[in-house]
Amino acid sequence: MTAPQRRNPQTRDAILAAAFELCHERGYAAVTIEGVAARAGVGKQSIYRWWPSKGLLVLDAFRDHLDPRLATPPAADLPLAGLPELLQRTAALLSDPRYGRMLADLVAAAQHDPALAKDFHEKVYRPNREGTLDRIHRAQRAGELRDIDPDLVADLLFGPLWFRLLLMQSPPTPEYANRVIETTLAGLRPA
Amino acid sequence: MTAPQRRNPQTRDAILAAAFELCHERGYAAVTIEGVAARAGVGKQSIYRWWPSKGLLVLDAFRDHLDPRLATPPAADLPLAGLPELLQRTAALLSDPRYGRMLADLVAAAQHDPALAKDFHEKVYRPNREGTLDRIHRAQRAGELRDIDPDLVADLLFGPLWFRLLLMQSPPTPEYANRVIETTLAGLRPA
Amino acid sequence: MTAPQRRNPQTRDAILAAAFELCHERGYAAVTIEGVAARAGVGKQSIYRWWPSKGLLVLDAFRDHLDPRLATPPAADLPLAGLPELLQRTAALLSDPRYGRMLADLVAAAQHDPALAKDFHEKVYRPNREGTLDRIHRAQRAGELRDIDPDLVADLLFGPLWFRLLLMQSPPTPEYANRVIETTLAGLRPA
Amino acid sequence: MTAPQRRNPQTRDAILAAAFELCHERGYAAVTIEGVAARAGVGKQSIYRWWPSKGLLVLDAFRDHLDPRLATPPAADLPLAGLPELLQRTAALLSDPRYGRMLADLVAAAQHDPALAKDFHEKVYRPNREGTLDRIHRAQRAGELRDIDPDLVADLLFGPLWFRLLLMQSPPTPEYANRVIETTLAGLRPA
DNA sequence: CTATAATCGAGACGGTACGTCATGTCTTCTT
DNA sequence: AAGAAGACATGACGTACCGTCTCGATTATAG
Repeated sequence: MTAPQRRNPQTRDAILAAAFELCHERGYAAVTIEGVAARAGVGKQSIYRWWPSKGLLVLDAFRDHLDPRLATPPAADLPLAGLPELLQRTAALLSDPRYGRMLADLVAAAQHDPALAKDFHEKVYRPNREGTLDRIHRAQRAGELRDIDPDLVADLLFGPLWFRLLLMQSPPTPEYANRVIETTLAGLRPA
Repeated sequence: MTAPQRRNPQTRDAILAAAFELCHERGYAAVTIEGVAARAGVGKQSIYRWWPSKGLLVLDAFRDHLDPRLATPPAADLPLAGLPELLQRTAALLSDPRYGRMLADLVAAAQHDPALAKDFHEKVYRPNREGTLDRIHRAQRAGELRDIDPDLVADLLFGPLWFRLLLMQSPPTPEYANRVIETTLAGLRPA
Repeated sequence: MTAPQRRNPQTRDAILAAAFELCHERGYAAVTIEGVAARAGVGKQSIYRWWPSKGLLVLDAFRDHLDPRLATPPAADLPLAGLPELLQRTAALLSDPRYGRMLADLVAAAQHDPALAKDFHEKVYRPNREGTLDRIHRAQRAGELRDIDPDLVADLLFGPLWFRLLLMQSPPTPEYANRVIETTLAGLRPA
Repeated sequence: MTAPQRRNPQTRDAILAAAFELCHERGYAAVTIEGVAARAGVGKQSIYRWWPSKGLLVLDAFRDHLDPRLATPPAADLPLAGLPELLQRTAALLSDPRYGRMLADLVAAAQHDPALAKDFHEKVYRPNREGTLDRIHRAQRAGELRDIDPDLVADLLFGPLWFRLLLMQSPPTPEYANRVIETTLAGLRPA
């Protein structure tokens, strides 16, 4: 038993870059394994060897280009454990022309691709969700939030942002994120 | 000189039924014009003659089977102009195994199909949205809601429901809808 | 039940012509369904719709271009029922640069393609064989040949021609065919 | 300056055995360098290092398993210098289920592989041919055969055998070989 | 008794072609 | 006309092998 040739990182990078660029220039629907292979100067097999589907490839390409932005900023000792900042950053990402459409398309593709859905959850959704829940906990312990199921709180805050991205023509701005959090904090009932 | 034959309603119905059933049994991604034609016992041309794309066909099939459920119930003189009931009905629809997935798939497909997006907006989204805004107005005039941009209010209420349908594994239940409206009304700030 | 669109003869001809030309210019091994489709300006499916394999396609292309030459000339009342002429024509065909190689390649491909073997037999081999056996019969009845199993006689006459085509570098010339028939008639035993 | 490691005979044998067996079980067309490597438990490179093509590999595998049978038996002082025996042995080989098909496939492959054709000629065809010509010479000198071009004589005797192997469904039996030689000796002309 | 260099297994890689599927357009014939 | 049937050019799918390449591990002399 001897060691085989290892995965070539240049190939990997060329593929991810090509996927990302194509997704950008022509949109997710126009991304094609053949197109990615051609643009990356790579055989199709080299894609299928490492990624089982277009969806997971684009997801990886997305994450490869985004890592720093996805990192949740420190909870610090900001008011509300930094929840307002987090919400604004999310809105900025969703409305960023480079990433918003791609995220929307990935979420869309995940609707009929369980493997993609699973990966999206584990690699993108869950990490962010956990950071969010942690912040909510801190804010609750600090007495800044009512003692409600943090999962519900997270939904109330982030649901409207995704709603605008996916169902309306206009993705959410940071300003919109502010109005969401302020209104949610205060409630809808008249004083 | 004879009159041209008009559109055959049986053909139309067979196509819509086939599309709906296929979408159900195998999922939106597996719906195919050829498959619909075969199942409906119809020539492909008879589909292309009347629908420009798979997305719009499925949307029509969906609406054909759903019309009564989509009709917004009367605002009546329920508390909050019936907003809680509306939210529950929506949650019930989104979590209905027959319609939830299909709606999610349609919204997903609309992400990269402008024509479908347009139609979905005009035929599904806007009518419901207008009913919602109307209710919010009434509730505000009745002094049951603060005087905030009704669009924002609508987002805050419905965003979480779609968020659960599209981004989480579990679609929203009517019970969940209740918690959303109650919490939103009261706000997150501790008493 | 209505009538579908019929097979388009122009498509058929373009495919056969492309196959024949490619087989010529680059040899049978280099003939490719994709190549034929490209050269014929045709979709691959249009080839697969009508031919199950490359071998049968090339065989058809061959026959399409050859029909007149394959037609056995009349037995007439030539000596030996025209067997010498038939043998010469065969040799001429096998050594014709346009058809010899192609025939050799088809026979070769038939070695591991039962469907091709079957078709080759029915469409090429058998018709010629039957003509040959008929001539042998006539010659026997005319007292010009001994009364031996005509199948064996046919093998003795044609075997050497194919032997030269398939196993030696040099295909048989009509002159060679003459020597074969003369020697076979006279036998190898010294006088 | 040190001596390189020599070729490993176990590897060589494993490859030839795998090639031979695969060619048997699935037929020449299904033999694949990758398949041979897998079956032999060998890297592909170890095949490409020593054989330039599938054809030459299979030819080697064939010869490796056959050598004794291919050796022409001694001309002895049998009648006709043992030509009848040689013809029967050849027929037996061509109709042997283990070797006939393989030989046919090799001859077939040689039609569009000059390197294979060359090797087949030098290693298989020519040695046998020379033995045959030698026998014919002896028989002629012994006055048992007419004084005709020995090459033609060889063609007349062996052509029919290969004809049956390559163009008809049934390979030649030793009994058939007998009829060939007897009839050829006597000639086709009536007495 | 090392040092070195070819052999070997494994398998990644850029390619080419495979045979299949669905697209949207077209043509044909039937009602 | 509208409709069922399906041929057609197109283009992507995912797979199979090709022949080349790189990667350690493994010998087997030549120094």
